Amino acid sequence: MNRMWQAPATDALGAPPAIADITTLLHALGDPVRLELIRALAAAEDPISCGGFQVAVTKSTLSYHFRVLRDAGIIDQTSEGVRKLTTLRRRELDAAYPGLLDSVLRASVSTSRPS
Amino acid sequence: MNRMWQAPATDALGAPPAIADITTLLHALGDPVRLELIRALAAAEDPISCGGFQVAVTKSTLSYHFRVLRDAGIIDQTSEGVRKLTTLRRRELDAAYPGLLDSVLRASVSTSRPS
DNA sequence: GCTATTGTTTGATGAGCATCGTACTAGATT
DNA sequence: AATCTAGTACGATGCTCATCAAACAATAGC
Repeated sequence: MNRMWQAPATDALGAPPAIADITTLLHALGDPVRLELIRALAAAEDPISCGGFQVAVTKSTLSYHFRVLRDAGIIDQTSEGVRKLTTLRRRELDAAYPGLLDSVLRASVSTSRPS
Repeated sequence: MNRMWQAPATDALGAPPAIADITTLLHALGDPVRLELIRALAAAEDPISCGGFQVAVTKSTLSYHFRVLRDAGIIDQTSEGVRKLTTLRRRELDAAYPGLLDSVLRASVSTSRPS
């Protein structure tokens, strides 16, 4: 797909993570597992630890998806002891792409496929 | 990625093409070439024929991208003589996912990567 | 009937992606 | 120190994707 340029959103020491370009962002959003994660994050107002997600993939795959979301600038993760708390970067996302997250979340309310 | 279910948006005889689920839609939007096509379509108020796009891919690749967009329900194509006119399905898209297309188009205004 | 012109289809190909299991690392607990 | 817990890193694997060139189909003009 020629993923082209990508911002190193997660820097060494929690430096200012940038929101990725729109193509990278849409690609990150265009996966059912990741959309599910984002939906869960949006629903919960408190940060969630990786184990707190009910997703049908192994933890290594989950870790992979978190990295994709982190690199796209969609989520933020902070170590809190042994676990890692994940938050949706709503404010930054809304600032970079106004209305995008909202419309995606609104759409995702009924993602289940028709029989 | 487990593309799961997908609506046969383009039916045999121009039957009611459905807008795909949000995951398929975001995946279709998450490609630089396709985003460029959509931007061009949104900018022009008249339908565009395939040859009218300035994109750095061969016509077979272009045809492929159009098929992806068609299957996602994003565009509509009608044969007009030897050429095929393409239109953005703004109305249907807005109805299915309010605000999504607008926010994506607004974001795409400055897609060029920083040096 | 030939011949542009316009777009689709069909392999083929290389790159990227989602997935897994296993091994690893770093905090906590005992 | 030994161990449990939570998550990451590393191959490996099979699949999907974006791309192209070449062949095909349909329409228009000569």
